[in-house]
Amino acid sequence: MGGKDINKSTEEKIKAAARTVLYKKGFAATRTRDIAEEAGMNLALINYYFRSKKKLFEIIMSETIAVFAGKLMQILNDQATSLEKKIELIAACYIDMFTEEPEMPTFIVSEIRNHPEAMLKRIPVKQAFSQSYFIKQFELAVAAGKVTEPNPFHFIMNLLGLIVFPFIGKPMLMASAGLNKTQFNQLMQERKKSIPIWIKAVIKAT
Amino acid sequence: MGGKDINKSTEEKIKAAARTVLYKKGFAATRTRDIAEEAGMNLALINYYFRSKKKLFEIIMSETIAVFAGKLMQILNDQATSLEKKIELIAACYIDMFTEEPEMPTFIVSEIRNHPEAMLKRIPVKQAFSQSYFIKQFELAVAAGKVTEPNPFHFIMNLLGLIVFPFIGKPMLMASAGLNKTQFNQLMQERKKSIPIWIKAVIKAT
DNA sequence: GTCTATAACGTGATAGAC
DNA sequence: GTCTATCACGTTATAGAC
Repeated sequence: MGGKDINKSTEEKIKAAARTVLYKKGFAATRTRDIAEEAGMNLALINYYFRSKKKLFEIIMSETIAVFAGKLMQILNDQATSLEKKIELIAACYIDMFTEEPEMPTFIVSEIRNHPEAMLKRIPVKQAFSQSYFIKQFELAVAAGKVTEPNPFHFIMNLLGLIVFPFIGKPMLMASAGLNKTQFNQLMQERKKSIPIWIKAVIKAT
Repeated sequence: MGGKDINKSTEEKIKAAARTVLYKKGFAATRTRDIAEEAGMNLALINYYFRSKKKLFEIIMSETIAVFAGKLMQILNDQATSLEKKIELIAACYIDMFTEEPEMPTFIVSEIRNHPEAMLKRIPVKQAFSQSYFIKQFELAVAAGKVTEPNPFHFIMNLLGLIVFPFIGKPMLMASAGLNKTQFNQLMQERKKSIPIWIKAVIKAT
């Protein structure tokens, strides 16, 4: 099983390298050679372990969406947390995730554009969202008059927009404000606290 | 000059086709053959008029950024409009722009990721923003105690996030809410009015 | 499992006729 | 200016030695 362990290890090395390169350059712009070089391995091993560039990409893509959407659904469906707490948890969770993997959001939106089937088939997004515990809580809050914007779709767009957009627009924003990486990350940390406050203002302002 | 007119026309046809295909697929994934087919013209004409795929791309990219950033700067620098009016104008302008060109925002963020030099060189974003009339107005509002979030950078991130993110996340959002194109556009139109209201709530909530 | 060498293919670009 | 035919190159993928 020493052999097995080494196999597993090289396979994981290739996947990790693929993730790094694909996140940064996207499917069409990355060459299998880039992945092999990043992994410090021979080009032929990629086809040996993953059959093709496309198969490897689909694995990375699937796992990425699973992490991204899974974490969101997990928080939205937690019956032990309030609506307010859910907002805080989502902001903190995604700001940490994207601070560690800054290329992930742009990778997701770019590749979903180029391969819409790849995600629509994989996850029953619609049911997962409309049947979530969050929706029940939100409707209750609307009925109780605590929320003046009654559309949960606007709510989730606004929340995700406030969280995700700075990471997607990072190059533009950093350039226009003259920020370095540390300053940018500092600002994102501040947003963990301010986004929940803003969202509460937003859902009462309509 | 009949000849000249025809030339101009084919050149413009190629540019229009290139814009369509590039917006949808990005630089790396589009083939010059795709552009030729979209334009209903011969492959060789692309090189005849634009020398190379890259040159053609750079023209499209430049014009796109010029339109996108130019419109924003124009509104931010207008000395005749109040801060509140500027928010309304920006929301209305970009929601209309992206409703007509839905692939534009994702094109911009994807290609800036892949060619960061291409934009950073082209426009002095930093000075344009920090020296804009908007910044003066914003600082005045802060000094007058009208705005409790004193960081204009957060302000612009939030505004752009609320406007742009729904268009970037469109495939995900449409799938998770089960919307068709008309319903989506309807929601975006609603946001022309609600975003300014939300932003006012946001800048007073911190 | 890992390497080298190479096949098979797609794509950007051009030469040259019209 | 526009077309057809083709070159030149880079890239994915595989065959076969080790």
